[in-house]
Parts: sequence; structure tokens; C-alpha cells
Amino acid sequence: MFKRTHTCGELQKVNIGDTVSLNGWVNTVRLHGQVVFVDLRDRYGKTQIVFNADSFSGDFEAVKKLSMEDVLSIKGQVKPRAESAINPNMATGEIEVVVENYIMLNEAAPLPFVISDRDNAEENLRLKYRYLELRMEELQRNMLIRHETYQATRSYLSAEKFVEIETPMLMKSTPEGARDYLVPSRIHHGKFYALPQSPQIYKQILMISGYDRYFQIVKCFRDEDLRADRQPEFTQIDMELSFIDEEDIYSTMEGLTKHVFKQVRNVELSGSFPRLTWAEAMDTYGSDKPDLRYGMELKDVKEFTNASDFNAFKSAERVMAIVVEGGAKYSRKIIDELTDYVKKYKAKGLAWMKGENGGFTGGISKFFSDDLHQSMRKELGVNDGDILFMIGDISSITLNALGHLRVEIAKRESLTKKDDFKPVWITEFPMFEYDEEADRFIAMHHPFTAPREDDIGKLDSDPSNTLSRGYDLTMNGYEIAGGSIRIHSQKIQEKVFSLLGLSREEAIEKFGFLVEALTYGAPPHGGIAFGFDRLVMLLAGTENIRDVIAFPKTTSATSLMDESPSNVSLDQLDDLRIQIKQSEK
RNA sequence: GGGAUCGUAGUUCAGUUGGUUAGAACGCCGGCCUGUCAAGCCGGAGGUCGCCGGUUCGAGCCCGGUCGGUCCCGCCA
Repeated sequence: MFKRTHTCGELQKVNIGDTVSLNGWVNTVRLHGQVVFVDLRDRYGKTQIVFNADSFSGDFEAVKKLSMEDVLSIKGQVKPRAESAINPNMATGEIEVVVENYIMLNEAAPLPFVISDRDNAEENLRLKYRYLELRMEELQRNMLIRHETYQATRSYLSAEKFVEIETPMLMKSTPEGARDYLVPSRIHHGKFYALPQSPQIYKQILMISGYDRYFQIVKCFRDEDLRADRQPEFTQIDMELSFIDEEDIYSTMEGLTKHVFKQVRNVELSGSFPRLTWAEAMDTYGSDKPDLRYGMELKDVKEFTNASDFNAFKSAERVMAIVVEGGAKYSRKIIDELTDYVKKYKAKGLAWMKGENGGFTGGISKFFSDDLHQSMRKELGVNDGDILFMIGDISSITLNALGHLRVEIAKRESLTKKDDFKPVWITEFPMFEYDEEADRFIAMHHPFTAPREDDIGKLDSDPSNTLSRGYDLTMNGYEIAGGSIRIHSQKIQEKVFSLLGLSREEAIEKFGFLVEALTYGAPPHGGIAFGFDRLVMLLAGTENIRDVIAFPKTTSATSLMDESPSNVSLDQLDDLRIQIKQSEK
């Protein structure tokens, strides 16, 4: 091999006359009989190298056999290109390297797909040959953005006195929350470790141990069904701080977020991030992770529908609407599609009417008097050419369905710009959700989340309306971080456990040492964790988490490249005293 | 656990109402070609239509099941 003197992205006119060596992959071959052009590629770029039968002393017949993705080492002289041969689309397009000698380092077998753009192959094939797909420019760019995000995070947090500490990957299985990935113990037959869903307990312990400000960029594991933005193993920027309140969290995390966006994308996120309470977010956007890049807020129309002759909404707990500017263009077919869309979220239907000639037409408009038409147009800001969509149901269904409709319409109408980033804090989450199936309260965030000071009394009197000191940072419709101020009082912790149906003994059994540790001098503390992959998705401008993970899994949690999960040998199972049950049926 | 959708050459796709020998482009192989940069021109090879079963005189196409990919609901403290 000729050790490279340059990468494939750097040679310029100033290098003309130099003898250089390049190493890289054959990106394309253009064969013209007695002259062969090859674009040699590495992760820094591409350079055109030229084999000319007149000047090349080696075996020219072999040169003619070069094919895509062969790995070459070449030595040659940098030459200027003729004016007409300059390629302005290439960073190195003003020069070429005339090859004097080359070594075939690895001849590539015929490829399962062409490595130019990702549409050339379906995803299952690209995942099987992920090492080939990772050669593509788009993924190399994403991996670089991810790398820069790690670096920006570490440098910022370290400068802010955060200490990076690793916590165990083999830990105790905890109930509540997501399903754990389990790891059987060989030494303790029948016992299992769990892979962390998050290092929650350890980081609180670290606060009790006095480490003040902790962070870790860490893998977490949740054995749940997947989505476009969810993988079974994913990465968090996990943080915990002592002697702080919400304001410290907000300002520190805004600083981190701004630093990352500036360093990685040169985007300035100016000022303090806006805040919405959970109730405001739900009422205004029908979502606890609202996309603030566009308006289309939800409007309460119950008083109007009550005054109309439209009876289907009379018994609805909540009737809300959104106004779509220019939406009167929607055909029956599109409205039917949108109706099917909201039905996924349990809405019974989608009522509509179009603004026209100073009033409303179509849909359910005939059930509303002319006076109602006028007051609704004025109150809701409807103009000719707009459409009003309404949903009536119990509050949670109305808000959720309309919130999703808002996002769907924004997508159809292309209301978002990729380089627009709109962060917003969501605060004052409810402490508990009622689980109908289990007939008990479950923690909305987790069992260590503190209630608001003002709401501590409600733990006894009105638990379902107790608000917590939890917070999420959301951006463009994604939850990118979530956390809370923790309970540091043993008394309140026990109260919360009992509301969750856990005795002190059960709590110690289930949450291990943390409960006991809280009794030995726990400082007030709180923390937050960023979904690192989602953050990188936003920075990279992709909507798919697999685009920002080097070796992702499919939606059925398999790896098509290494074919995991897989069977293991009987010996391995014997060591663990594990026997596989035959599946039922 | 449920719903939607996709699966045809190495790859991306087309394939009519169920009817003779399943097509195109790119890639691959061979030939021509000294200035291309998606090089061009000529020729060739390449198919268990995901798999199993059914309906039919006849299935890539219709039906049932199954496997795999994707998206969504549930789930994800």
C-alpha cells in the first residue's frame, strides 16, 4: 500500500505538480478504451484519477477490469484539467491525478445494490448490508452530526462542572414503566439482571453521594414495540443536579441546547425558551409535545354547537375546532381521508364546514343559524376559503384526535421548514394517571417525581389533580428531554408509594437501595435526560431514528445484518439452567 | 395484541378483465471507444413472481394462511 499523502477530498490547484498517494474506494469507472477515469472516494470526498494507456506502464488490461467499490492505493501526479474538463460540482474538480502506479487492495464482489443513493434498495436489503449503506454520503453526514453532538455535549457539560460517571448496564429489574430486557445470571440460577431503561436510580444515588452535577451519554433499553422514532436500545444524555430548582434546570438545559445547535448546525436559538403548562399545551395544541412552527390552535366551540341544531355534539364533554386557512379546497375524498385519520384516535367522526360568501357552507353548516355563522367567523377567525374542522367527545379523545389532525394537516400543507427549530418547555404535568385495568394510580413520570409544593396537600384530598414538578423539553413536535425535581423527603416518598399501591417493604424490594439511601442525607435534587437520537434526528433533519444510528434494528427488534436475536447452544442454556418452553398452540 | 401497506431479474420498478414465451432501466459479463464525470454505442446472461395451500381448463393477478420490511393504534414510569 502507498501510505496516503492526502485524502480524496483535499487536492486543489495548489497541489498541481505534486506526486501524491491516495487510498479509497472506486466510486465510478468511466472506461474510454485507452483512457480510464475513476472517481476515488473516501469519507472526505472524491478525486478523479486517470489511467492513460500512453503514460501508464503497468497492465492496462487489468485497469479495464476495475469495478465499483474496489479498494485502491494509487500513486501519481496532480495535473490541472483542461478548461472544458473542469467539474464545478466537485470540490476537487479543477484537478485530477494521473496514475503512475496502483495496488488493488481489495477487489469488491458484485454488489447487492449500487452505492449512490438510498432509494436504490429497499430498507431490508440496506439493513442486511448496513456496512455498504454506511458508505453513502447521507449516512456519513448523519454519523458526523452525531459525533459533533457528542463532542458539543461533553465539552459544554464538563465546562459547567458536570462529572461524567458510568453506571452499571447489569442492574436490578424494576417494575413500573417499560418492559425490561433481562439477562440471566449463570452464578445465581433462576435470577436475572435487567438492562437499564435509564440510570434513574443510580443517578439519584450519586446525588446522595455528593456528586452534585452528574452526566452520562448512555445506552438505555426498553423492550416495547417500536416506531419510526423508537429503537429498543437508544441513547440518552442523562443528567442530575443537586441543590437546584426548576429554574436552574431550565437555564442550564437551555444553555446546553443552544450550545449544541450552535456548534453542530450553526443555528442560534435566541432568548429563553417559551413554557407551556401541560394543561395549556393540551388545550391549545392537543399534544404534550406541540409543534410551534405553525399556529392552527385548537378553539373551544362548545357554546356554538350547543346553540345550534346539531345534536351529536350536545352530550359531548368537549367540542373543539381548528381552522385550516385555505382548507375550503379540500374535496370530499380528502375530508374522508382526514375522517379516517381521526378515527385512529378514537374520534367518532370529523365535522366540518367551509367559509364561503361571508358565511358557512357544506358539512354541518345547515344546523347553524346565520347569526351563529357570523359570530363563529368573527370569534374563530374564519375567512372565505377556510375550512373549520370540529370534533366532540370526552375531553381526552377530542384533544388528542384534533391535536393529531393539526399535525397531519400541517404535513399535508407543508407548513414546516426543516431549519426552523421551536423549543418549548412543558411543565406542571399531573402526578398520576389512573390505570383502569389495574384499578390504581400509576406515576405519569416516575415514582420519585416530586409534587408541586402547593399540591402536597392534594396527595391526600385529591390525588388525581395533583400536579408534579416534572418537565419536558419539546421541539418541533418531538419530546427531546424529560425529567423532574425528585422527592427528597422520605415522608412524601412513602405517601407517593402508598398512592401507587406500594407498601414500604414492597418499595424497598422493588426500588432497592434508593429508598433506604434517601434516609441518609439526600440533598434536594432533580434531573433530566435528553433523547440523544431524537436530538440528532432534529439536527440531521430526518424523521427516522434508523438514519442516525449506525447499526439499528427493525421494527420487530431484529438486526438483519448480524441476525440477532438468534438461537444459542444447549450448553449455553444448560449453564444458565434455562429450558425453552414450546410455544403454545 | 390490532390495523394499513409492500414483497416480480443482482437492484429499482412495470405487468391490462385470470389466457401463448413475465418486460424496462440500472448493475453484471463480452466487444468497440483517448477527455469522461449518471460517459456513449453494440451484444449477452440473468426469474421457485417471498413461502404454503385453495378456487379455476388455466393464477404474478382471485381467496385463505404464513414469513419478512415499513407506517400507525395499543404499549413506551
